[in-house]
Amino acid sequence: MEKQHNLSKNQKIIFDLIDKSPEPLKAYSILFNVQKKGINAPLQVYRALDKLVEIGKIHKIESRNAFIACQNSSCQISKATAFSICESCEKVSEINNSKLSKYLSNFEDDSGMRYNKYNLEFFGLCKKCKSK
Amino acid sequence: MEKQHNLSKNQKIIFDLIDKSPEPLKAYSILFNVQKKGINAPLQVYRALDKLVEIGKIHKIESRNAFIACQNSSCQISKATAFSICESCEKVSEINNSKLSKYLSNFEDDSGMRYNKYNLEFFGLCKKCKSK
DNA sequence: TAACACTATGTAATAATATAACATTTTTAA
DNA sequence: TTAAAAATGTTATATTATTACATAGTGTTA
Repeated sequence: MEKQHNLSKNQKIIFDLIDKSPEPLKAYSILFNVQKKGINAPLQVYRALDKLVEIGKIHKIESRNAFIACQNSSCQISKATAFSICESCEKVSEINNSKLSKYLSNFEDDSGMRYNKYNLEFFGLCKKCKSK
Repeated sequence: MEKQHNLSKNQKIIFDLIDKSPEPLKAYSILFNVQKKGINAPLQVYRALDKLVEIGKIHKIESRNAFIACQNSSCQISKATAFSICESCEKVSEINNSKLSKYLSNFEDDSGMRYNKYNLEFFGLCKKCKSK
């Protein structure tokens, strides 16, 4: 059973915005969009983002400094994330492939070291952009 | 045969600094360190970094906004990078594992999409930190 | 070698991303 | 019911990165 996280007011506002966005959102774009809801300062946004990342409700796309909602119902894999990024239209999707996640979670480097967390970003052209 | 890249003056200065550093360097720390060599502005650093990344002499560690020299003599894999990052001491190593790179380069997602580039960052504790 | 394209440089200003520090309030759990 | 933990509010500032514009060097090729 997964731990239930009751989001606080700011966390809820910010999660809802990210969750309904079709594309990753940047912190200051989030800030701009929630100012009418009384969130006025960058730090309020970053604190909510930090928490949401920590509990796995959202992920940060490191190469884009942007945030997307977790696409996996269970949200169990915040320590094992993989994304597909279109270099043309910037569409980002979370990859949910059990073979891949198994392979990476069990990966052992040449020195025998194991890892408790990874983030993988794939780049290419999405179908739409490829056919143009 | 690999294309020969003759580094320009600024590129050489900045590459040499990164190459002899035991840890990833951040852009403004690089700037600070090369000011005695006549590089005075952030943009001069970022331009050199961009070029060095483009030709594969260095890589950006996205989760750290920092840069390390490519550890692979051939520098062929700037489009297929994997790193090990210690969450305690922040030591970063490039992972050069042909099985892993083959697996990821050939990875096909559930929709059949292939990728021409990826970046993977593993997190954990390095040997030294684990034994503490 | 003149003309051209291309790459790199220099400089100032500013945009975009993120955190520090401090005071207060709300929520949770013992 | 109170003490600890989490969240909020606010100001200021630190850090990371780019825009815009002017100039200089390098390599090709006509």
